[in-house]
Amino acid sequence: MDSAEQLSQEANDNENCQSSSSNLNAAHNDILGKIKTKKKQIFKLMKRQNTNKKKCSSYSGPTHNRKSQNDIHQIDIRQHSNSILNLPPNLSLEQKDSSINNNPSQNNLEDDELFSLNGSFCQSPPFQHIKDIADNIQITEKLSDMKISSHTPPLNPQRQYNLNMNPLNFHEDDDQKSNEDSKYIEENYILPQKKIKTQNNRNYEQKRQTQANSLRNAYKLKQNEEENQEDLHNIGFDNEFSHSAFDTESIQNNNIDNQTQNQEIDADDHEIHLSPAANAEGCSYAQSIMNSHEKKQMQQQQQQYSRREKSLEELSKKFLTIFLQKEQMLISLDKITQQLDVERRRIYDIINILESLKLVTRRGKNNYKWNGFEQIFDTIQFFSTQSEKQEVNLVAAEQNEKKEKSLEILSIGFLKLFLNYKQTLSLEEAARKLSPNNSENQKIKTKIRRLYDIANVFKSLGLIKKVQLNETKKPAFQWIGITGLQDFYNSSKDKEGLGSYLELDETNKSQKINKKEQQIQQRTLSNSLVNLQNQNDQNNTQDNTEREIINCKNINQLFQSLENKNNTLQQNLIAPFQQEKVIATEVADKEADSSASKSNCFFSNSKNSAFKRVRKSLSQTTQQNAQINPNSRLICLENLVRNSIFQCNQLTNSLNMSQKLTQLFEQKGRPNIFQNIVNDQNIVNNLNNTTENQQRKQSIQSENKKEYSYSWY
DNA sequence: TATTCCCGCCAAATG
DNA sequence: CATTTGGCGGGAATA
Repeated sequence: MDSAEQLSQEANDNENCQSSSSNLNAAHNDILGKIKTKKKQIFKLMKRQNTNKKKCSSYSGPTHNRKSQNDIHQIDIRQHSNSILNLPPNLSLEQKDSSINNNPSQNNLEDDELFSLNGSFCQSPPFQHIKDIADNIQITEKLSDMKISSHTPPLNPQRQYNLNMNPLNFHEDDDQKSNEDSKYIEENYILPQKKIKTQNNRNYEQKRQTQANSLRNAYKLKQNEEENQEDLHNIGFDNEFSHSAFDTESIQNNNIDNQTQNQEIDADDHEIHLSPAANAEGCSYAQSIMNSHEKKQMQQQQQQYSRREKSLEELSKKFLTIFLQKEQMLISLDKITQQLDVERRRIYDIINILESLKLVTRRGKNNYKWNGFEQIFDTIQFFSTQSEKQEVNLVAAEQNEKKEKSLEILSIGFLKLFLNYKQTLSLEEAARKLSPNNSENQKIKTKIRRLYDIANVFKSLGLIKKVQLNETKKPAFQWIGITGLQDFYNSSKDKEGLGSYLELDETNKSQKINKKEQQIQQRTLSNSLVNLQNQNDQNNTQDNTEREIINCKNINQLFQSLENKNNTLQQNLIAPFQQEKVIATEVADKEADSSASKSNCFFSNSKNSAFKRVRKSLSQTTQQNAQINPNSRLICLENLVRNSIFQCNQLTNSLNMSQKLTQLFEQKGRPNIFQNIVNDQNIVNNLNNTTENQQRKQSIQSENKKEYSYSWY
């Protein structure tokens, strides 16, 4: 097993363990009992059918789809457990449960046997690890799967079956006859199954969708006719029950009474039996109908297929929202696919493009790494440094040797065009620029398609926007760049991630935090304040700096001074907030107040790394600047300044946080240690404003880029 | 109609 | 080999 995979697996396990709690356990036990009852029923049926454990093939749907289905219902389990299990609402069954539970050894026996009876059960006996709800869902899924694959092999018409045989010994029944059976099954069931399998894979997802839709439509019709006459249980339960493989009578009719007929079990069985996903969707839909009429309308709107909803832009936004706040972490494709409930192929599209921005790196099969959002600034700077055409080809050639990832390369090329060629591009123009001159029309067309994909992801990041070229003429895309990134970052910051995701290296993180705390103790608050004041004074000389920028003949000097400025900025500004962080930790310990813990998280995550990155990119820029042309230098500078502003904004945010903390302290009657900082907020505000001015002037410069670029030498 | 771009087949890569 | 990854173009949704 791949080590990374193992890691993620472990993390996953941890997550699961943590999420279990006592009241979940109650629900868990409840479900467990029901499952056991179901299993008992199934067991009986299977005994009757004389199913041979080895001949029974497991379900043949596409594996990744199936996997994702397995986890989908984690959220809904408590609401839908009844319907997923196809249990009637009256729980007379619980009596049986209790009797089963009172005899554990017998239970185990039954479980084992049951698992060995059906291929899909064999894969992983879920009862092995009773951890939490999630496991239950897997079990129920598998029960449902079995319902789907109730494709039990056909009975051999040549043979007389003893329906009253002792079920526990049925597999030892009669060796010769068993062999006959197996041959029969092999020829009439397994081989045809294989043929069907391929096509079945293809159609499975589609069928699942159709099922879900038709089910919902059915509900809708019913609703229209009968207007609130029914309650949730009737809808949810009756419909499913009619399809249920657990309906003992129907099974007996099908498989036992008609046993002499030559039964054909084909792939269309999939259509008859509802997939678990369809069940759940149907159920939730039914529930919403019952709740209110307003919801009904909303649901109808939702049901209308909308291309927008599924667009790459939306998807990419969702994807990014999950990871935006995180520092480095592992991404498991399976998980993310399931979380976003989307086809795998689409995730690849997004990941490939994000890879070109170096936000994501491939670590191995099924395993990617998120590099942190700040990484994108480095990337943009990096590519704005490279000159236009030759290097595009060079990079393309380099990467061609390793792998052909056209989407990634194309994305890089697109990015470079924006950075080095034009701020506004039509896709066709871009496509032609990015292909060899002897361009066939068909190739260009394809390239444009891909550029649309890329543009969508860029759009979701706020890097570009769509504009009309030359007044209602051809559409085109305009570069927004880091400003857009900021907006995107700020707007989706509030949304938080869609949910927890497996974290990378928790232990390392906390160690780092401890080190930082030690460092903090060396700095005193007053020192920091003094430095902050100094910093403010320095910024009064900003006009000078600006003159420097415009008149500067020696670009190296300029970068050097900028870097120095930023170094001091980092040293002086970060200290007070680190101080603040310690306090926040204390509060979190003592009060366990939500805002306090939030701020704690905030500080530990983004602040330090943000500054680290500013530094890093600064030094990079300085190193590279010997080789770059004046035009690029300007862009670098612009990026640099904007980058700083981005960090400044983050600082302002943290100041707001500190204000909140202050209020908290006052409420609790604690001494307010960093009152001074808050009072001095105007210092930082000034700082912010001046930098903003700088930015404004800077962007004016860049608009007139060409004129200025001549004066650089 | 033109633009946009989702969908998913299937081949190549990977382990 | 099974699975994962990614190229690619048809043709449907949208403006």
